[in-house]
Amino acid sequence: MHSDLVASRSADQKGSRESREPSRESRNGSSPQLDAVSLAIIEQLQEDGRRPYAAIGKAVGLSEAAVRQRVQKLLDQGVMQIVAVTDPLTVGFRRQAMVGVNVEGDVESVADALSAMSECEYVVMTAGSFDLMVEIVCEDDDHLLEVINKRIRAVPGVRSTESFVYLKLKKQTYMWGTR
Amino acid sequence: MHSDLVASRSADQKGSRESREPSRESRNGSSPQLDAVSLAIIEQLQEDGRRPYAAIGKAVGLSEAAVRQRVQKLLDQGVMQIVAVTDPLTVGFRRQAMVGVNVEGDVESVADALSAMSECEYVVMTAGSFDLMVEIVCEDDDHLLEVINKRIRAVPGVRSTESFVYLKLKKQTYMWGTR
DNA sequence: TTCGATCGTGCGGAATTCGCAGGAGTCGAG
DNA sequence: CTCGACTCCTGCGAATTCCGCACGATCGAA
Repeated sequence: MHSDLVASRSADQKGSRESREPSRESRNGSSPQLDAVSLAIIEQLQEDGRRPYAAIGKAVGLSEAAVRQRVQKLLDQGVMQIVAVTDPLTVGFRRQAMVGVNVEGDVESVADALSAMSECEYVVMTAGSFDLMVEIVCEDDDHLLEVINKRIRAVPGVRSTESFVYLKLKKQTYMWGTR
Repeated sequence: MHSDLVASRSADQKGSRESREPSRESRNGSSPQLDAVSLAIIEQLQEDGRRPYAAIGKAVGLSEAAVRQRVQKLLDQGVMQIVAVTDPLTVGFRRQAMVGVNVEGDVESVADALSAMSECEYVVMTAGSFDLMVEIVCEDDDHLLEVINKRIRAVPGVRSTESFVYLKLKKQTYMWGTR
């Protein structure tokens, strides 16, 4: 699938660049919007964030310098970031939970308050029976209890919460943009 | 804070290594269990996954080669991985949702089935009013609708679902293990 | 056409990564 | 205590990679 894109792309190199199929990448005005090559680069870096630029270049049909410039731009634009991710359990965080929150008043300000808490790994505003969903990472039960009952519920505007303690993490990928 | 750790650690270097406080990091069958230095290394790589080993070594008080060996081991052990993570919106996924699932029968087999779907980014078994929580990443509303109503509900054992469509992502970090 | 902006290439020099040998400390068995 | 196996760190060339820069090509707008 992607090999097609890459192949056609490298064949284009001397011809008219991006001559055809702007179909995917043009009809969207909002975000920077990436082309097939950048997508392929991201894909490479999702397999190994430290892969050398030259190797990526070989895979996507670009020179080392071109890959480097593209990666730098993607980083600067905030489209992607290259980071180490860990398994919370092996790093000493043994309790995780998803918390649904109902808010009265300004939802966004509550979201900001929760975002400021280091235990809140993930904060998202939602439509549905919760206004906010928050993922919490804690060291143990006491810690979790304190965060939910003392800290979150103390935030002005929080009407109620419902907790879902994690029993087992079955899947967790970082493969956005590679399908 | 960390300078303390690093300082005491490097002072140890010639003395009895790990002489005290083997409480956390010594014998442990289940998880590899990391010491303070590995934690510091991870912290460095969470800021920038491509940071040179020499720079990390300077920050944590180890030689370049030692950092390299530790990083390689952490990677091999699966304690961490260095990857590119992207903002779903800029990569063309404009609809996300958290879905709570209630199951009759074996929860784990349902979790496995959901994990097999590429649209399910995150699958976790929980305690509470949902048996499973699933994060879904889709291209548009049609795609989301299809995944929830056609695919997820079609899995044997799924009794009911409740969806929370994402309105706005407020926070998303990858800073596990750095607090 | 011409200017300006964007994007890719090639090329040295600096920096980094890599593999390996050697030294020091720990632990358990004899 | 002494030996041997292990683990972990260090130092050092050599290969590789990263980086900045100048130049050429394409494209849109004036």
